Amino acid sequence: MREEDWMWEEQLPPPEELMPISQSLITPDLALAFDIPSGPHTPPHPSNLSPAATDLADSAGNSDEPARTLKRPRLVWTPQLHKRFVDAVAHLGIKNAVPKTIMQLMSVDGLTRENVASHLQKYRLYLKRMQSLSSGNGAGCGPVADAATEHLFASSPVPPHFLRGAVGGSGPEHFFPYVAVTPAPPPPPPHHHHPHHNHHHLAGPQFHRQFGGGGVNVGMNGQFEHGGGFVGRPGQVGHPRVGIGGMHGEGGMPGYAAVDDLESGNTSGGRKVLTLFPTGED
DNA sequence: GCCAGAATAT
DNA sequence: AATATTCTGG
Repeated sequence: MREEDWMWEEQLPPPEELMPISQSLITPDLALAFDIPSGPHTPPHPSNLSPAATDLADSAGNSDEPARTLKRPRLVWTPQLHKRFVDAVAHLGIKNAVPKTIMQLMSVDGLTRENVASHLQKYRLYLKRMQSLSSGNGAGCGPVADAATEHLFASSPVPPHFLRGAVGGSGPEHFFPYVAVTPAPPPPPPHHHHPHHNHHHLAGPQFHRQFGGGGVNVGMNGQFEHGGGFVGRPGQVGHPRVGIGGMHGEGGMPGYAAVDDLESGNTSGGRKVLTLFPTGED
């Protein structure tokens, strides 16, 4: 119980309804094992959580501990999440692609600005490297993917126009700032669509814990088509009722049934990490 | 004081 | 290596 072994305590307590779309993405076992099933959306209050979750999270057995100022588990950027991230960035345009906005557009609850910021930082490095790579070469060098060069990032198609340069000069980059920073966004008119972009909806997020040290590990798939994406609502997840209508437990995509115990490089006994994954098509 | 971004730290 | 946290500057 050293580093990250605390659980969500409190974050966004919207007394609104929950839309637990715990699709068949989670193995029943897993779900039951942790309590993800259909409640824990938006972790309401620290003192409100199911005992299961609570004691599961703290091996120390403290429920009345410094409820505030606790650390959240490390976020695991699953390919799905990353895709969402990329989509958001792509649609925002480099200009508006700042952590806060991205976070809002992603609409993944539990995601913090810092999470996104950190990821964004790395993503930018990735882009940068990739640019220099694609620029500098042009002959002789292998096409892409040199193992060590890409891992997660490789799983999502990098948007065509991710320029790194002065964008504000004369070219009003593009797209619409669909960013509404209203704490109380009314009903999100699902019919608003920009005449320029593809559309697919992003579904509601879900939680999942992933254990290290001989634990569970969601299989990462993620490498599919990219179509762009449209993100729904800023602020708070209301009713992510979209997306998931595409591929329910049909033979097409088993989702995350795979429970690989791939523990590479994880020398830290038991670390619990959080994996939020949006259900959506990809 | 908030936020973005780089620099560190774990 | 992947995320997190801290440090700077705006």
